[in-house]
Amino acid sequence: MKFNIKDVARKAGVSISTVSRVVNDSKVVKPETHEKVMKAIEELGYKPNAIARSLKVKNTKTIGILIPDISNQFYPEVVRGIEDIANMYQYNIFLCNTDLDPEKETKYFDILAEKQVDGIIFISNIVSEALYKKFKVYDIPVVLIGADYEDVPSVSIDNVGASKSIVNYLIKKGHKRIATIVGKNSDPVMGVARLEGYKTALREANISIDNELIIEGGHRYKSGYEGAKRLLELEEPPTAIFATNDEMAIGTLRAALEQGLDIPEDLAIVGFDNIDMAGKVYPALTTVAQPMYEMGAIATRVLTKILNEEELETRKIVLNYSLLERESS
Amino acid sequence: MKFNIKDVARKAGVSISTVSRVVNDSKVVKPETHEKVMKAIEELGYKPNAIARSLKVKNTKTIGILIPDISNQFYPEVVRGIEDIANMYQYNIFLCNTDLDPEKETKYFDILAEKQVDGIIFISNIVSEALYKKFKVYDIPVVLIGADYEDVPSVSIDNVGASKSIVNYLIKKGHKRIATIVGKNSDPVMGVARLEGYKTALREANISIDNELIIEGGHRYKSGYEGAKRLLELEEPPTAIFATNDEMAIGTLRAALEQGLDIPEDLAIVGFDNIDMAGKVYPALTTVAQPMYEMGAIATRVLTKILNEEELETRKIVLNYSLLERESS
DNA sequence: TTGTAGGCGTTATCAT
DNA sequence: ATGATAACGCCTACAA
Repeated sequence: MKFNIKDVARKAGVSISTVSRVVNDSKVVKPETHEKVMKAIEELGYKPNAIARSLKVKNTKTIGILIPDISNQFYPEVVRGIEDIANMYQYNIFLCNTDLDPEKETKYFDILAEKQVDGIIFISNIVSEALYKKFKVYDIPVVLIGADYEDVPSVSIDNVGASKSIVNYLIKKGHKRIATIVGKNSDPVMGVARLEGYKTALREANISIDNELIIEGGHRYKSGYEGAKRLLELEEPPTAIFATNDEMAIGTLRAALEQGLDIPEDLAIVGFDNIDMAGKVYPALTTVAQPMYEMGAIATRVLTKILNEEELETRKIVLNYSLLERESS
Repeated sequence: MKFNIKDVARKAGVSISTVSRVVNDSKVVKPETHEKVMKAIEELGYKPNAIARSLKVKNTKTIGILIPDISNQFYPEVVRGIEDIANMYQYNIFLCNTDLDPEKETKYFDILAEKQVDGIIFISNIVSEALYKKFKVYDIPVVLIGADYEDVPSVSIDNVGASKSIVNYLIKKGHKRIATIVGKNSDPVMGVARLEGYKTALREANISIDNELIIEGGHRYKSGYEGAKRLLELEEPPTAIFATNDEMAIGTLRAALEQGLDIPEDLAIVGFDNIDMAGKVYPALTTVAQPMYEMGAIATRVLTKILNEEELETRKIVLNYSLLERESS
């Protein structure tokens, strides 16, 4: 027994337009009629059909979010930020895991477009030419998190600066032999920007760059663990390791601890991101924090502004990172 | 430039019914016409409007998921399981964070109903009477994860048995003074079932239950940390602590490590859930694993069966837990 | 203040 | 094999 606006109208003895008016509380309706209608709505347990409404008003009050993988520790926090703000503005969110796979990205994008989402939040390191074209063709508003591309609004942090700053911190602590475990070089963030920050910091401190100390990991715990083991086997091992994300840093931590090293006396370890786990391991991880919740929240706010056709002060928002000195360094 | 079926029809010189037929690839359409239409679709970049379609066919190919908090380590994995299977059956998911707040739960439920989701997956410890009534009134298919209520299909594990089994394991290891940090007693899972398992195991082993060794925590890291500190200050501290979830166990780990205890020699620590982090801390946590991904995947499979009106073998699915012996015990 | 009627983009029934 | 046409449930001029 699902009732529609017609049933309510009949029951209340008014026309469907009147019912529609009270549902969308237009102020023109007479109090008594309002009451009559409300009573009918109550009694029938009527709920408006948002699909039908959407077809008419041409918006769905839903936004799609494309995320690499919700089970990766970094993302839940940003999704939470997105959902909180979306909810505040009466939007619901479609969650899609892309695994950073371009095919999945386009596939999901098409589906979201067909489902008429009002906007999309896209989280990735890279936006492909093909996808960018789709943004344009369907002209559905998109905001990027963590990446930056052409004229697409985005929110991110200064990865070069952040990684430079944490390496600087290590240098100030007196370290000279500083290793890093970076992402694949196809990854513009963990493989390029953060590596560049590392190199710049070293260069500016007149420390020569030793390629032996630069390990290409990936982004998971295991890469960190294995990378660290290799580093620790060097004739002249590093006194500090900068893993370009926390998960790898935690893998590094284990490698060091297994060898009985004292952290941070024998080896300093620092990460990047400040995932939830970073502060909970022992010793707690020094890291440069990305404001993950805020990134989600702000990106969503930007999107709602676009949807409301409000003015945007900036299309490119760069958030501040912050250095969290804890126990591992 | 958004085109609709009419535009395609005009461009291809056929009727809209024909276009509809090729879009939904009905086999009755002549190859040449098919081609003509496809060409028009290509050229216009036409995408069918799923909203309009839904209005007509009365299903939306979307399912809603009500989850306490995606940023809590336990849930991302189950959400991933849900999304993978949902995607496989061509559904998209609406993600809603309820914070276990009954008001939010009902509010989201109403919204999802208005948006005409085909089904809902509800993750919680408790289902309130009020919400249950809504399930019935709107008669929209719901499947529960982690809880069990009346005739609602559900997937969960045997919490009593699981916690009993891990405490048994501790007993077999020779522990006699075993403490536990449980959830609030309003929490049927972490506050009741898992506590009951603990007590039963002790009772069956003829170990008297010492209330001093039962601490009401909560479910977060901090509760575990603080609970453990209290326990460790006892005149006669425990030799083993069973935290009823991993996050608290990791808090316990820190408390012990800070005091310079050797794990597991001086103190054994075990958790519950097997969240991602459990295997990555050092020492790695012994825990009883809930198959989180599977719980999500199976619940979704059950839901799709209901939606396809396939027969359900069981409405109540109880998954197996497994004991993961690692380094902390 | 209220009602009538057309239309949103599809699908599906019934002719042709 | 194809085309007209009436829904689906709602909103919104426009009319009364």
